[in-house]
Amino acid sequence: MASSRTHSLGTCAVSGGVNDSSLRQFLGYHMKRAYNVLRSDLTKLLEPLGLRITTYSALTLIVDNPGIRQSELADALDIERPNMVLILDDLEQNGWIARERVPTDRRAYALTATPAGKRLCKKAVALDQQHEARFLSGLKSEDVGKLVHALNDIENSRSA
Amino acid sequence: MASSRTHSLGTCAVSGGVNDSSLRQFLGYHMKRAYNVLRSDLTKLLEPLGLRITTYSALTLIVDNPGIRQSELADALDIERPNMVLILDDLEQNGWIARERVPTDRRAYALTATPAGKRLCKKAVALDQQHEARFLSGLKSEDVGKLVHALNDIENSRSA
DNA sequence: TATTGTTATACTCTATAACTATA
DNA sequence: TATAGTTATAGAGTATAACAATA
Repeated sequence: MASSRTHSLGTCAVSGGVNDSSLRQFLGYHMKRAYNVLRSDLTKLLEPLGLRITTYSALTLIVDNPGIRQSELADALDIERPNMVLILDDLEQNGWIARERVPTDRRAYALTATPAGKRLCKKAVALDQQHEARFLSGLKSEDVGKLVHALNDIENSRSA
Repeated sequence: MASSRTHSLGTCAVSGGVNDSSLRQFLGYHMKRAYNVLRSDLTKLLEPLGLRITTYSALTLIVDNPGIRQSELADALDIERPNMVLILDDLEQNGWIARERVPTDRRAYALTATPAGKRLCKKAVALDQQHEARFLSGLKSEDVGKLVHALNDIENSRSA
């Protein structure tokens, strides 16, 4: 909330004087606002490391899945293949990952993190965990679990 | 999840074979994915009405707060003023809202919804509520409340 | 001086069509 | 013919600086 005139209205804090009685029912509204807060904060956190949220997510998954292919990575991160290319170009040009031809399928690239990429990933993950702990400090640990579970439910409703 | 090879891994469903053990701890990762699902779905839902998510949110808030000023609206929706201008241009050019000079402060505009704008808003809200109910059908109503509460906590951690 | 709305601009993320080289 | 990666491009959201009119 950009305004300093913020107060609590039921479970929802709104800017002073604004009647958001209808918006309060909408999950999408709360999701967007909460994600915006996390996003802008994480963006600033990663910036000094030379990472964006997209390159950070990709790097983390490559570190944990050495040899993963671009299309698998795009699938796992829910990013279109054409957009994946530029993200990986960024990581490769910084020397954090390598693209290697798969001998058994010369169309594909196997992705691996370089030692520098692994070090950077470790550093970024540590920062991210501190960052998230701050946002979740107001919640009981039981409720954090429920939150993640609920988010997964929503995510997996797509195909339904 | 774009892949059809989706299975459950603990509380988290991932694409076949991908090890996301580190990502699973990150709230931001789940928030992004869940919000992306809601966003892309809601975008398609509103498109036939001539609304985008941003114009829809603004219209809803104007209907509920007749006479609200642009800067107040931008504040409430957490949108920068320059971006608010184009959103309101869209709504105004479609005849759904009106900008009227405030007599007591001739710098400001008071925003009101036209009858057509009110009718459209009602229609869009009904669609949105159906849409969200689908995503939340897997959750106990008690957990929906906790989800919204947790999202608000996160949103309001920004200034902390 | 400060604020409201505005213009211009730029960057990121997202999405689609079409190409190439391999299978 | 289908798939992996790529190129080009376009749309939408977001962010900052600077301006005119008004307070």
